[in-house]
Amino acid sequence: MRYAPGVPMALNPEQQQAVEHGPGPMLVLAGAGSGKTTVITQRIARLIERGTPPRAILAMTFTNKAANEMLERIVRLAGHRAAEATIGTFHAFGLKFLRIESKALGIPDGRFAIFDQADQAGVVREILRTVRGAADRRYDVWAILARISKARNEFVVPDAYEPRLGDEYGEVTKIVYPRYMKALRAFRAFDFDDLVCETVTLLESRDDVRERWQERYRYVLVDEYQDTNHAQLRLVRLLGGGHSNVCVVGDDDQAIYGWRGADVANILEFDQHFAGTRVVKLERNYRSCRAVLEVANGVIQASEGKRHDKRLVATRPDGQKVQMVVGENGEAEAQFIGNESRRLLDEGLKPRDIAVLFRSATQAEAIETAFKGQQIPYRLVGGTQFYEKKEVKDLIAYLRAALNPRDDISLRRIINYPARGIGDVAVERLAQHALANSKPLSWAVERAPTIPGLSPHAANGCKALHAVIEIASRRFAASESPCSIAKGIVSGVRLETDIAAGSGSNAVAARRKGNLDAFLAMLERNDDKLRGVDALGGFLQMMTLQSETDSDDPGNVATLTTIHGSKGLEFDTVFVAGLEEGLLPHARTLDAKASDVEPQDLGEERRLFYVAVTRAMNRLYLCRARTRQARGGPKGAARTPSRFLADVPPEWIESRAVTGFQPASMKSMLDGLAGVLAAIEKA
DNA sequence: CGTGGCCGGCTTTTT
DNA sequence: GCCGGCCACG
Repeated sequence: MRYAPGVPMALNPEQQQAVEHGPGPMLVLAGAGSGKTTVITQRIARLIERGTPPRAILAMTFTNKAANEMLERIVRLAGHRAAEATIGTFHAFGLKFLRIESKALGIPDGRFAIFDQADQAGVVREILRTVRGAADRRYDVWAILARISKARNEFVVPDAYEPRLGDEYGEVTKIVYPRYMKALRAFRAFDFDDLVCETVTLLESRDDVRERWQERYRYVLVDEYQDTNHAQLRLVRLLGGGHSNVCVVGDDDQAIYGWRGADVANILEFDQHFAGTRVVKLERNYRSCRAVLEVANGVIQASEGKRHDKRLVATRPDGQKVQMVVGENGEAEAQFIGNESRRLLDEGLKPRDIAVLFRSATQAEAIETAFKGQQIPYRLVGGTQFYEKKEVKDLIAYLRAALNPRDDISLRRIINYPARGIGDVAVERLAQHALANSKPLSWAVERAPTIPGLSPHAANGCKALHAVIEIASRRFAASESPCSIAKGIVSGVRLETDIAAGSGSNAVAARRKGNLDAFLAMLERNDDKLRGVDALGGFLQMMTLQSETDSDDPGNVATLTTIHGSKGLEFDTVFVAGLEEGLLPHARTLDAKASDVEPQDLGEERRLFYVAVTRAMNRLYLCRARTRQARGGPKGAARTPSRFLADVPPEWIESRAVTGFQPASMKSMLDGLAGVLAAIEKA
């Protein structure tokens, strides 16, 4: 017996308590599938019904998808004016806040860029080039960025940063961190961490600002609270500090973002941060049949770390036993998932009821092949985001450069793309010249002909680049159609010609051009809304925080996603792929590299498995391969089953082995037959 | 000095 | 199978 999302159902007593709770702090410990979203949305609706103005409500989530869904459901429950509530991710809230308060930050017009990871990496790379002795050592910029991010979220300022003893990357970080912060400010850019940390800093340092925002938001709600980090905790405390009407919802068993600085202690010790907290536990599971639930309970009860004591209670029938499937190799595993899905679809299951979950995005490819083979429509969540695709980022870099003359990183990205004769030496010279005059790179590009030592060839290139950007910039200022301006850039620099030439195959070129067109189409759809520098700038800021899959309705298709990406979702049928040591738990967790920030947490891997299992409503398949070709390794390397499978209660399990069968290839057919024979012999 | 071709290492997870 | 870095050529 399941409730349809958004349709009021009879609440159980605990849910009722959480929904009806009045002022004062509350912690809702909501087990997987216990109706958490229902509670949070109904609670907001109830607050509005009782007279709280929607604009006095702030609800923060971790993903845009969760935010969108929450908004949709609240509007359905409480009517259209509910849309005035502030509902979004922590980062989206930070962006909104910083735009409004930008005057206090010294950016009166609110024009700043948001740097994603690729941009951040660019900044660090650039800094490393100038650090003596670092240029030749090929440092992993991600490792440095991870350390900077960790320090910042704990509010360790550059001067106070002290690396752990023997942490070589920490030593480099000590040098890079202060320069990184200076560079961001010089570029008028904020990174993801800034959106939260700068918000906190401003709220802490300015009493008037803090009071204003505290006054505005009389109720603060946080979803997935177990995944908050220190900075986010500070933000919640600041905003809720005045009235303590803070309601957080979460499940410590589903804490899977420790690697990003999330601290489970936040949810374990919530009542220490907010005195007089009421705790409500939701342990009745409405999602999964009992077989799935028993497996989930077995897995999570075996965990060793500290956790809130709770156990999911089944409300649904036993259902079908959980299928434990061993493929002869990775292809066989993927083919099984494809074949079984096809069988279920033929029995009447809808594609959207199926999800395949894996630890790492690299596992998706094999599954994609199998689904294509079975003609099953699917969407791949995660992996490279739309706006991160090179061709899209290139065009965005042109737009950003035209909007923000101080955005050196965007300018560097396109300064010689497509090639226009400005090589590394010329770029260095331009950068030196700009630095010597304390001006941004664009200033040097503009006056290239006057810069000594710059070849006429390079100066010519600068002239061409400057012309394109200047035209775009003027047209933006004149509020012309952003889509036509973007198209002007594309043709002005012959981007499509370069895409055609630079892609290995026609298929790749077509795909890239398709992405570019999709971006232009997106601009066109919003053309009138995006006219003018501020509107387009705001759009680009938001877009950096969005992923492709947040907005589009996927339609009736199966879902392939990482386990991280599956959090908060549910599916009738779930395949978990790659349940092997090295994949889940991931090898990186088993033996850490020198570049890792801190020792990895096996408990988090277990919780990942738990999250994966609890996505399933009716059918769950736990899949692995007996052998698998590791990256560049030997073909038939034997694999060890994931240690977590040992905690799965056997009475709820049914096992089977499968071999690959590819009619297309004689060899694999023979291999498959051999496997079948071997299996028969064994039995 | 710039470009294009070739080689090697690789993102675990995401706002 | 892809991006960033290195080398030889124009």
